[in-house]
Formats: sequence, C-alpha cells, structure tokens
Amino acid sequence: MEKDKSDKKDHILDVAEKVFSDLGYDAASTRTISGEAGVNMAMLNYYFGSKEGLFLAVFERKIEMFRSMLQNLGNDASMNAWDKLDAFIEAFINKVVVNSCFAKLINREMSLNRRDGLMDKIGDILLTNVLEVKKIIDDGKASGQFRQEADTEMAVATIFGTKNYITNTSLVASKMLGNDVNDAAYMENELKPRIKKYLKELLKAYLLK
Amino acid sequence: MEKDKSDKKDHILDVAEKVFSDLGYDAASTRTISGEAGVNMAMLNYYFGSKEGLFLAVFERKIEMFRSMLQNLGNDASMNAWDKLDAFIEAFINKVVVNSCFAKLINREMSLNRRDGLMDKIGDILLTNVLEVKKIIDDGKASGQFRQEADTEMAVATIFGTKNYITNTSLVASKMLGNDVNDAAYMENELKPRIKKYLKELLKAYLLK
DNA sequence: AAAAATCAATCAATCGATTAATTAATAATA
DNA sequence: TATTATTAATTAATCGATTGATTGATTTTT
Repeated sequence: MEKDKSDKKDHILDVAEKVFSDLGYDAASTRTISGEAGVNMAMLNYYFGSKEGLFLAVFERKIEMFRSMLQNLGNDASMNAWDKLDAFIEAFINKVVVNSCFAKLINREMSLNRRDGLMDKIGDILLTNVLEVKKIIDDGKASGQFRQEADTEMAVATIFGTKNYITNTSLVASKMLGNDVNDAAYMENELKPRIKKYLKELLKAYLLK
Repeated sequence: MEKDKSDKKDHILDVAEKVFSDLGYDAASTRTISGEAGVNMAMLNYYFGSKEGLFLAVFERKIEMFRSMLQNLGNDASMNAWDKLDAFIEAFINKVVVNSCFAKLINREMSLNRRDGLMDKIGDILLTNVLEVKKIIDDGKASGQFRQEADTEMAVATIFGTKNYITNTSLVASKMLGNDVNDAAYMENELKPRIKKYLKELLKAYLLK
C-alpha cells in the first residue's frame, strides 16, 4: 500500500537523520540505523540503493524546511533596520535551535572539503539566509540608523557563529554553562531567551549610534 | 637513540595530523597514516597504544602552546581585564586561524554526540581554554571595568563562535565575503586583521562601561 | 648479551552490500 | 467471487573488503 510504504520510508529517514546527526556519517552504520528503525538491514538498500543514497535522501527531505526559514523581512517597509534585525534574531533562534540535531549534521558535513553538488546546493540555501541578514544591516547603515564603521559581514558571522558554537560544541558549552544544552526544557525555558537577549544587546551596543 | 625516536614520533604525529584533518577521525585508517608516514602499521600501537591514543597525542601536542599562552595571561597581574582580553584575541586569531584545518577537525569531532573517553578528554582540554577566557571576563566584571549585566558565557561563545563560523563554513563565508577564506594571502593580510579589529570593537562596545 | 625497535603475518570484529528464499499484496482470470 | 499468477516487500544468511589490534620472529641499538 502506498501510504504505508511512504510512512515506513519516512520513519527510516527520521531514524537515519538522528543517527547520522549523533554519530556522523562514517560512524553511523547501516546496522545501527536499521536496528533503531526496527527494519531489516537490507531494506535500506532496497529503498535507497546505498548508504550514501540514504544520506542524500535525508538531506533533500530537509531542504524545504530550510527554505521555509526565510522571512522576507527585507521587503517590509513598515519596520526600521533594527526592528528587522530584532525580528530575525527572534525567528532564527526559535526555529533553528529546536532542530539543532540536523543543524549540527549540516555544519559538520559542510566543514568537510568534499565539493559535492549537494553541498553546493545546501551552501546556496544557507547563503540565502546569510545575505538576508547582511541586507538588513547594510540597509541600516544606509539609512543612518547603524554606525557606518560597523563591519556588516563580521556581525553576520557573530549571529550565526554564536548560535552554532552553543549547539554544535554541546559538550564544552554544557560544562561552561553548568547545564546540559541538549536538555529540551533548559534550552527552551532558559537558554533560548538568554541567547536572544544577549544577541540583541550585543548588536545594539555595536551597531546603533 | 632518544633523539631519533622523538623525531620519528614527531614525524608520525605530523602525518597523522594531516590525515585526520583531511579525512576525519573515522575515515582516517591506521594503514593510511602508517603508509604515508613510511612506518610499519604496528609502530602506531607500539608508540601510542591505539588509534585513539594517536589522535589524543596529536591533539595534545597541538594545544600545548595554546594552553601555556592562556595560563600566562591569567596570572599576569600587570594587565587589566580588557588588556588581557585584547591580548587573548590577538593571540587567538593569530595562532588558530593559520591551522584552521586541524581546528575544523576538532570542531567536527566535538559536534558528535558519541560519548567515548576520547571526546571527553578533548572536551576537558578545550574547556580549560574556555574557562580561562571566562575568568578574564568575570575578573573584569568583579573589578568594575566591565558591565555587571554583561553575559560572560555568551561573550565567550561569540569569540570562539565567530571565528569558527568563518573558518568552518568556508563555502558560505567565502561567498558572503567575496573572497576565498582558504586563500592564505587574503586570510593573512586582510581577514585576520579584520577579525581582530572587529572582535575588539564588538566586545569593547558590549563589555566596557 | 639484553633491551628496544621494527617487521610481515594474522587475528577477530565490523563494515556495506548482496543473495536466495519466503511472505504479503496486487492483478488477472475464469 | 474464488482461484491463480504476478509483483512487491521482507527476511536470514552470507559475501568480500576493511578495520584496529596483536603476535612472534627478526633486526637494530645499547
């Protein structure tokens, strides 16, 4: 039945996404993935051809979710530059931190120097978000709200980099913060508001005149 | 002869560092490392006990210089908090950006959720560096030079995270900056001074009263 | 001669992938 | 509708290759 087949493939992709994210591509064995998914190992090859095919399928299923993160804040004329940046930080931390598992996977594979077509595709999608923030800051400088001397690209790197550091180096970050950043309740109730508040204060101090 | 033995071990560590950085921990086989180093495979276990021991030896050799620099900063009573932070940023960007290849490897492995003893050990070493910076900022708040409301841990995450973002997501960062961050000349002559200048201005605006 | 270093050979374990046999689901036919 | 033919899905078993590690013999150094 087509419905059940799709459900099963989706379930495999769910499990594969988690195992790949936790262990990395090489350490994530097909036996582990099939075992946790409760299916026979041969089903992975039956559905996806190979381990690499499974990996690509996980990626491509997620691409749409990344695309949906775009805000179109840049075209909103009713907000000034700082309000747009404030809104982006709010949405960015809200959306991306909950799926930090997959975000880690993306960042890890992106840090490898294998120039697949897939990596280029993902790079372009990530770049779209980056350029949107860059545009907001550049517009703020053009309108006179932000300091002319402010370094736009570096500020963008700080927004994405600070979040990545907390979610990607969870072992170190957890010890530094005295709490487990992988703990959902702590992340939701304490860390997320704290990151937002900090990033806004930081950029306000640096960007605003 | 002790001298030759040290040279040979150092040579193995040199090769291992390169192979680990290029392929990642899992994909870097002991046969590849020993082959490129021109030594028998058994020598790796003879010298370093295991593959994990070899990786740890590579890491500890790499971080030794970095650690001593930080400890010296913390115990220097002749500098105030901001001067220490300034000196740290200077040294941090200078030393770590040139070897971004290995830094990428560490970051990649740290982002995995596999809790072997290896990652715990590396996490502890990295934490030592993180806590040194944290101490500098906390001391600055205690002495009244920095704002009491400043978020110490987030500021630490920004320092490490901003640099990591530029070096680790080189594909996206290069497109955003309009230059190849892997190009040594651009990195040395333009990007490194720019990152230093930016981080100092950013933290000055956020931390200082 | 004693100790340390190095080697080829091999170990058991695990990897991704494939096979052949079996079951379940669908289509065709009478 | 009942039975059969066909296809799809699933399984256990196993393939060859590769992994990290170890052995015992051999060479080199002390």
